[in-house]
Amino acid sequence: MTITIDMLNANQRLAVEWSQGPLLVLAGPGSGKTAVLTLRIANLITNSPDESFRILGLTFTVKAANEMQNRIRELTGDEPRRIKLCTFHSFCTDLLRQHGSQLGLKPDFSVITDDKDRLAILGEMGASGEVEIDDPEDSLKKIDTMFTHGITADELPGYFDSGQEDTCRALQDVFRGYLARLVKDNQLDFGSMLHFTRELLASKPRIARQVRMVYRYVCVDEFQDTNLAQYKVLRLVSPDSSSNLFVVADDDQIIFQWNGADPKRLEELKQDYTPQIIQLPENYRCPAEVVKIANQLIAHNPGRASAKLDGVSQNKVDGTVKLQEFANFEDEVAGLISEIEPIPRNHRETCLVIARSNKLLTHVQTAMHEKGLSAEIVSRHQDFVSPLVQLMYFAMKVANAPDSRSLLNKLCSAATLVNDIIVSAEDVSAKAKVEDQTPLRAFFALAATSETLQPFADKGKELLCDSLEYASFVDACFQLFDQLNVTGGENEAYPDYSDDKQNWQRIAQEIRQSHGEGVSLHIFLQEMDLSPKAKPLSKDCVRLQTVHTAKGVEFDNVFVIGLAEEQFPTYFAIKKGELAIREERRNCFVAITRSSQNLYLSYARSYFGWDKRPSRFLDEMGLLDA
DNA sequence: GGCGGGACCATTTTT
DNA sequence: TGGTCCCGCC
Repeated sequence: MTITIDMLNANQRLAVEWSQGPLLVLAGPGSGKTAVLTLRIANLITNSPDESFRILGLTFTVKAANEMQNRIRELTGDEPRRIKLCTFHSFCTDLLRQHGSQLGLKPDFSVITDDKDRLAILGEMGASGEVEIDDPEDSLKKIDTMFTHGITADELPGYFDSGQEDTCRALQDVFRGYLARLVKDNQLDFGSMLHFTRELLASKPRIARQVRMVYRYVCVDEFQDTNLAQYKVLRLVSPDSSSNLFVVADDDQIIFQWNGADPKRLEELKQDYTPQIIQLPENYRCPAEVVKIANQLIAHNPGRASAKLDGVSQNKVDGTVKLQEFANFEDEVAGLISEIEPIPRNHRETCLVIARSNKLLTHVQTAMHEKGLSAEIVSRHQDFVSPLVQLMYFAMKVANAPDSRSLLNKLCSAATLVNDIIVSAEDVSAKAKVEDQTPLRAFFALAATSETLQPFADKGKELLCDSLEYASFVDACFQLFDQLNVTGGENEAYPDYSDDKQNWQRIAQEIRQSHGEGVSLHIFLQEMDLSPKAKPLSKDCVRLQTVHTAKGVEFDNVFVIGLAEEQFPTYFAIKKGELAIREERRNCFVAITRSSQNLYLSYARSYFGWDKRPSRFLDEMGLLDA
């Protein structure tokens, strides 16, 4: 159903029709914030047919950006030319591909997504002696802290006490050296994208001015998730209280604090922009019973956005809230299963089991499978898992980043999985060196000696090395792979191949839609890398998710398990103290507000042999008597 | 055989 | 914060 402007309540309409200056929309769970955001963007476009400015909509996940993109397409027809809806990171890559040459970047840099590759860089830096690194993992951690807080090497001394000058200088050297390496190798990681974008906009006022002129309206979804680095970039795009900055946030849903999100950010926003504030307290998702306990729970968090109203339920469905206690975790899982079993198979997709940790979910899944129930742990990001698709993908990646040792390793392991003979990265490198050719060419030459891989290797040499026609290479690969996947029997030779192929073709289609048919290889790979590769789940499959991955979703039947002290809130949070407990409380708030009808809560007196008390949150929700 | 003490385990994950 | 087990020592 498409939501139109006449279906909105007064506050929502006020937000949608907001035109000038900064606005903060405080939107609770199920308050229709995405509808408000998309309608406002559509509204701005339709009301300014003669203008040429563009609207920038920033999100944190690719999924959120895609969803909004689709909704806006429904509202405005296919007119996305004046709208740029993307993640913070994608905004940064685009900007850096366009203007990064000013900082010495090439427009065709590739994107590192694997921490192992980043560790390898630090390891090489240490080994070559250019800087002193004795613990690459520790260095990486420190670099990431600097990245998430948007700290530059020059700013670093401000974070060290006097007497620590040497430690500080050492970290400065590592940080500068690491960035220089990325530039030299023509590849960026997520943190450096934000770093360089900030540097670009701060040091090149002409470019900053141009960006501000093009994007006269900026909208940010889930603002509470911004870390300091992202906020610093945002401040350069929308500099002051005269900017048309439209921000949607819920400070009760800050659950990525370990990733740089912070309740302070909302305070900073208020100080820096003095925005008007509109509250959307109406909750159209959860039944009254759920809203009631959610309010009682979150009321225990002090210092929430001032005068934030209590959520008011607008969902007239009769929901149920049920709490169960068990002697131990095994019983708790059995109880959960007996709750789900009576639900007809083709309705099981309405069931979402939420736990604080993956550990509990793994046990639930095993128990459900033993009982013949279909259940899947849903994680947001997945990589291609079938060796065939990996083989094709990594070959393309090596074509794009010929000197990457780790990509070559991955390509060779994929080849080994498909092949009957072992293709080793050492052999490939040695051959490349001796014959003075690229590693990819050497790889294809070696792979061609295998009967299975020979057609693949020939196509690769022709379409990735002799010429660069990666689209034809993909077509040729799928033709070959389809044959390799047939065993003669019922089963596929490569069980995950079909899912991977489906994901690939769907994403490739999306990329062509937003970037055009002739999209270059590095952009294609970047988008392919960052797109979520969700496994399609059947109607009889119960979804199992951690609180963090469940953020933003909505299910009729929600089961929150493991509501015991030291599980939820976690042992770590209890040890860390009050601030961490507040984040756990928000976690719990997010978990229970996923329910649009029934909410089932449970805890056990004992987990893995350890006695536990019921979670304090149950008490705070008013569900425990005395 | 009885004891004291230490080890065990311990979260979330996008881009 | 927990219960339990195992080791070493007396």
